[in-house]
Amino acid sequence: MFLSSYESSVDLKKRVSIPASFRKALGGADTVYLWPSLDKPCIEGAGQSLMNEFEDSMGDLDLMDKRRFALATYIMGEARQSKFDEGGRIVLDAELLSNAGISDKARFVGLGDRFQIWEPAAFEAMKAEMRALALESLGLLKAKPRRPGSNPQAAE
Amino acid sequence: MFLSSYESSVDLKKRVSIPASFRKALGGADTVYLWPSLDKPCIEGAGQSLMNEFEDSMGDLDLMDKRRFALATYIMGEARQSKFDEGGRIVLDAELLSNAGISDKARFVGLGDRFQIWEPAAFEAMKAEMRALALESLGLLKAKPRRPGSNPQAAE
DNA sequence: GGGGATACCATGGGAGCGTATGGGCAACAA
DNA sequence: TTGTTGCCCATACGCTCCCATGGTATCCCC
Repeated sequence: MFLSSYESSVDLKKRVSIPASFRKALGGADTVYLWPSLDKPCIEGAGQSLMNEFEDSMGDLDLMDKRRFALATYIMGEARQSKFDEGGRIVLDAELLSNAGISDKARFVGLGDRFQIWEPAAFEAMKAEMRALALESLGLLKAKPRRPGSNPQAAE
Repeated sequence: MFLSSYESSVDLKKRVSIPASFRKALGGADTVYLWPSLDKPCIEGAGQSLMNEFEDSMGDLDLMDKRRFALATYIMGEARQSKFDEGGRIVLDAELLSNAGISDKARFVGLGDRFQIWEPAAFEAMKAEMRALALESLGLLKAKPRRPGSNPQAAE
C-alpha cells in the first residue's frame, strides 16, 4: 500500500528517487507505471496490479463502446512503464514534468493503491482546498458498520 | 483496546516509548500507523485493523468520487507506518511533532480503536474546553421539553 | 510485614546499513 | 559532433537496529 508523502529532488538529468517505502509497496518489481493525471495537474503512478485492474475493468465494457476507447486512449495510451535504476530512481520525461509543473522538487503522495507526484506548492494548495471536503467525508468512514469477516480481536 | 493516558518523554532523536499497554493492544504487531489529526493539534495513531477499515471504506466510494480523493489524500497521504524498536519506541518525524506542538513531552491518550498523542499543556487545555462544553450541553438537555413522539423508556 | 530478588519498562547512546543524490562513461540517435 | 539515455560507481547523511543502564512495581520468601 502506498502510504505517506515524501519530497525528493529532481536532478539535472530529470531523475527522481522513488521513496524506498513505495518501492517496497511494489513488492520487488523494478518497474512503475506513470501517466499524467486526467483531472489534476500531477503525475499518477502505480504498480502492475492496478494496471491489471484497469485492463480487467475495461474488458467489461463493450468492444466498440466509445467510453472504452476514451479510457484506453487516456490510460493505456498515456501510461509509460519506467524501470528504476539500482539507486531506485526513474527518469521523468518532459511531458510528465510540464503537465505537473514540476521543475526541481517533487512531492510523492501515497493514495493506497496508487500514488501521485506533485509540484510541492501545487500540492499544498490542492490540499488546503480539499480540507473541508475531507472533514465532511470523515463521517462516511465512521458510519461503516463492522463487517462479519473483520477481526475485532486484532484491535485489542 | 487503547485505554487510559500516559505521559512519556521525547528524546534527542525524537523517539518516544509507546505505553506498554498500548503495545499489548496492538496484539503482537510491531508497527503502528500515525497521522496528524485532521481537526485537532495532535497526532493520531492506530493499528493495522483500523487502517484496513479505512481502506475498505474508501473502496466503497466511486473511483472518481471527490470525497474518496479527499480522504485518500488526507488519510493515506498523511499516515506513516512506524515500526517500534525492541524497547517499544517509535520515531516521530518533524512534521508530526510540529503539527502537534510537541517538543520534549508527549501525552498518549487512549480512545478505544485509536489513540492520540498531545503536547501535555495543549491536552489539558482541550480537556478543560471539552468540560465546559459538556456542562453547557447538559444544561441544554435538561431544558429540552419531552417530545410527544419520543419513548420515555429509552431515555431512562 | 519487611526485605530482597526479579521482571518489566522507560530512556540513553553507538554502530552499521540503507537511502538519497551527485557524477562519470558508454551506447545510440539526431 | 552534440545531446540524450541507460548503466555503473562514489559518498554522505540519516535512520534503524542493537546493547546498556537506571528506575519501578510486583512477587515471593523469610
